[in-house]
Amino acid sequence: MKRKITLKQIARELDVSISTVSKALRNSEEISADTIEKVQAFAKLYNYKPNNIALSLKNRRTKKIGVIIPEIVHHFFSNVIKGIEKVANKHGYNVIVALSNESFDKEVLNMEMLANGSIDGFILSISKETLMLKDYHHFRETINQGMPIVMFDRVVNDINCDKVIVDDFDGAKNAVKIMIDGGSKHIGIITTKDYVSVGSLRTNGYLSALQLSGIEASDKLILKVEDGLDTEENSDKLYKTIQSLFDNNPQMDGVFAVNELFALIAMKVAHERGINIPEQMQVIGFTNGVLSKYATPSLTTVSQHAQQIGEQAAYLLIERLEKDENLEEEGWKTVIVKTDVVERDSTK
Amino acid sequence: MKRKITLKQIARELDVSISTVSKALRNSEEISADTIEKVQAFAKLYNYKPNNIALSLKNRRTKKIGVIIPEIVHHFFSNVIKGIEKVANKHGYNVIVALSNESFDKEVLNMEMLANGSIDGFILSISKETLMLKDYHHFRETINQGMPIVMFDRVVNDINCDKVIVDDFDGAKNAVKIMIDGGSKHIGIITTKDYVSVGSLRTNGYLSALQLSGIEASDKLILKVEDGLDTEENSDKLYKTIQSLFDNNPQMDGVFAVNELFALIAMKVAHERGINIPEQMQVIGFTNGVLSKYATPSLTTVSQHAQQIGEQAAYLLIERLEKDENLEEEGWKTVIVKTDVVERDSTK
DNA sequence: GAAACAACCGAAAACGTTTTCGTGTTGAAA
DNA sequence: TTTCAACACGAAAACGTTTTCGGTTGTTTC
Repeated sequence: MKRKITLKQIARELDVSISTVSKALRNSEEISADTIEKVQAFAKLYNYKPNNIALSLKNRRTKKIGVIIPEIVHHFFSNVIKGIEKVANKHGYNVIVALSNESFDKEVLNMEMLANGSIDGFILSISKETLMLKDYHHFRETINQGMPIVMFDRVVNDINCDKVIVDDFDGAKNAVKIMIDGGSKHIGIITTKDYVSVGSLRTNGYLSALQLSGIEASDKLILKVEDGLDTEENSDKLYKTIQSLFDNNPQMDGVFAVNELFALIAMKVAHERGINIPEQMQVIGFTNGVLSKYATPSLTTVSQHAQQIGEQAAYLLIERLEKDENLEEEGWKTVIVKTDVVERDSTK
Repeated sequence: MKRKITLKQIARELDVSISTVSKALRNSEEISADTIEKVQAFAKLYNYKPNNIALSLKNRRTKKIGVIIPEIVHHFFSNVIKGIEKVANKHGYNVIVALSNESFDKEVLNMEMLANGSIDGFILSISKETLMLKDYHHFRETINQGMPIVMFDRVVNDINCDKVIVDDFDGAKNAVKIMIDGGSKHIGIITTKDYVSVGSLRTNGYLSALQLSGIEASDKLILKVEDGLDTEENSDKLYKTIQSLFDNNPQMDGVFAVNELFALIAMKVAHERGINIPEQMQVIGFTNGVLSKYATPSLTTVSQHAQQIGEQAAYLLIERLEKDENLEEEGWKTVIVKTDVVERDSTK
């Protein structure tokens, strides 16, 4: 197997020193036009590219941003990454993605793999398992060693770092209000267990909207889906769980789901039972993705402006990376990105 | 900002040499039990972790696999990555993902960023734009410099590397045959432009199935969707294009779509027009993901066993990476992963 | 009492860069 | 002929590791 060509090899071939080659390639004033031309021609011929590893070691910076997300398939995350890349590339940074698959161990492992030199800073959304275990030592250690972290979407308060979140509470509240305005009296919610920060925030928004309209909340109408049920393997269980929500609440005339998948399944169950959407039941989901748009009927959703979230996160991180190290540290910022409700055919 | 602790700092603090620290941490026989204990305690206290960049530079290998995919949101790619990670982790490799967003430039850029030292080898699926431009110089260069590539799904024949593909032709043929058996006479296909290898293979499978059943193909029933229409921004155009397929073929009683999104939209259009699925029109998609499962009605699909594809690709790559460099090169392998049709409610 | 031998540790090279500083060779000015 | 810039280039250090090869002790052996 051939190896990549190095400065040393070029130097030997052309009978000059390594320093000369390096300088010639960077068009240094110190080097004669002749030599520059000779070196550059040779380098081009052999397609020389500087070894990034060596550069990183020397510069003690990689110009790379590590992104860790729990799941790759959600449209939300995909758009966040798009936003991150946009800003990162503009500032000369590259983006590397790693997956936690909602697993604590993989989150720790992937962070360790990237933290030891591969990147300059993290942008991440915490895995469900980590949130459940409440074990945040890996975040603390990373930050302690001087590597900045920006958290988005799923965050925890007791870690000191920059954060980008959406107004989950208000978003949910507004969505539920729309259903109430549309005439729904018995609105169910399909959410996650409370340790998922955004899940509980959205649940609270839902409760607040009910209270504001003088509707009494009922535990029967609140479904907190267990973890792990939203994977492909367990999709049947998830299905059955949602079916039982319908079974327990025959009078239900509205469903607020904290993600697209839950909303879609709810619509499917409704369809099976001959419940007409939106006439007999309104449905709203969180996270505006392709699924919502192309569902039948198309789904009204709370749009999170995922790309904006990514952009904000990247800004925060790069700002911190480029800041003069000697400068006094500023406080940690939390940016809130507003949500919008996108009304489609699943609401009146 | 604090920096990570290094061997040198430990050595200075404990008043021993760098070599001693290094050896002590690896439990070398050469070092006394006392010193080992002292060094390891100190290292643990300060949470020493070796700098991967330095290690990579020294070992000239990173134990990392770079994966480049065109789009992050497809369930297919997500599962391929899962398969890659499974095998990679088993062999002590980590996985880094980068996105081309179907763009030639980003593909080249991301490959260059990773190729110069960050990883040991690539697993990738070619972007549509690259396929259209037929410019493969970046693959050739990468391979020439001794970095192996494994391509999956979207591959090109004239690049010498290992490949993992599915039996697109047969998969499509079987799917269409099922519709024919179900009584469909006028089957439309929603596919991509021909330069997307898998698109044209599936189109040919479709044509072959028709021919086998003595059904004459009609250009009017073949919709080759333009590039870029499957992004979020252009989704309206895509919608209209598919509507026009229905307009042009009022007698159409079956649709074969080369991906989930196309199939979903087709079902939505059918629903709008009061066409009953599967009674009046059968629909089959390619790529078995959550979308298909939770669509209304649930979608019959050709399942690609994405995870298996990922596993195979990782095996091929690691095999080549770990091979003795002096050994004579073996030929390039192409692994074909069989598809299955998963029958659901959109077919009879 | 010298030779042999463990036991323990350090110096230095190497991986591929960039950059600072130094050095030798010009040609021209004095 | 001497002096001195200007010019063109090279040596070496540094980034953080691992590993090879010696080197210095102290102890055993005859």
